[in-house]
Amino acid sequence: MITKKAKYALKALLELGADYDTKKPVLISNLAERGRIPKKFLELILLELKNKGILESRKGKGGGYLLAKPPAQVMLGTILRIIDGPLAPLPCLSQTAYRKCDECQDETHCSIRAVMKDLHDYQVNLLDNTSLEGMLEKGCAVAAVGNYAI
Amino acid sequence: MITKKAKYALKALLELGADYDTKKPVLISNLAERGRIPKKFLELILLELKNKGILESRKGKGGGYLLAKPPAQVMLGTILRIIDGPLAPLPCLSQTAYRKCDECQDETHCSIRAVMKDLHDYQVNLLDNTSLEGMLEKGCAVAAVGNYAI
DNA sequence: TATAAACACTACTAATTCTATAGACTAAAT
DNA sequence: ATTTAGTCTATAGAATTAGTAGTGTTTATA
Repeated sequence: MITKKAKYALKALLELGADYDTKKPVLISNLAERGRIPKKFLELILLELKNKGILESRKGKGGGYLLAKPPAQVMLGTILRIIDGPLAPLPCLSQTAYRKCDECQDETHCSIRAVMKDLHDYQVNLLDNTSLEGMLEKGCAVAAVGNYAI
Repeated sequence: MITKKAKYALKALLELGADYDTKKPVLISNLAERGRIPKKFLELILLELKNKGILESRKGKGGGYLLAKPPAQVMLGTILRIIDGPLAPLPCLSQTAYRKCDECQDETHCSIRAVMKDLHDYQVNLLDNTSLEGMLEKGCAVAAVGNYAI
């Protein structure tokens, strides 16, 4: 399961992706309301995404958040790694955060690892090739549903 | 990431799978030692697997645990669901434990759900079609590695 | 240049899950 | 009887999750 935090992040990013062309910052309160996300919690999430270079922000009146890059260049995998940590089902499979499994002796012959590697490869390939734009194209902007009615 | 508990369960089951033909029960202590698993923790895990019908046990001298079914009929997906819960990355994708996402209005148009469904389908298909036997065939018995040398 | 609007940052907390450990109990074999 | 081995319940520390609170800092603009 992905965390609620990650889902909140994605919802907010999809909203920002949909608004990208306007080049205008969107208020946290706005994103929180549209996505039904606790505002204070969302603040933390957006701040983290900003510090990781995904978002830009402007303070003061007329401020808010915007995507730092076009939605086609923001990958789902990147976001999930930032918010939920490594994608790998086993530490010994992670490329971004490799760690030997505590009790494992021989990685190359581990049959658990073999199956999980199959899974992981598919997963990484999918998530690192799916952009916010791609998501916005199929299915409408998730977050928008329910606010702008049927 | 799968939990340590799940990895412990799989290691023990793979050992039991490898020993299946002997029809002789294997001691918890034995499994614990071979897999470098805390014994008391493993007890709980095996008990749970027994209560779910995956294992059989015998008490008293000459007792221990054995697979309740041939290794070819014990699926990885089944084990992971028992130990770690639903496989689905989103509650609204789980077939065994469906739950509407808290803030979601329209599942059918949710673009997060759409990507995750792709992932989930692949995952379920892989894990529900991989048996202990299948795992034992490729890669040697994981757990055995390191105990029976090279 | 005051002031209001927004984000930035730190700290705290409640609840849950993960990873165990302890100890008493029960059943089977000899 | 006694030993062997699984069964079951309770407890506990650490980590993670999902927030909340409150103060600080920056910017626009009246």
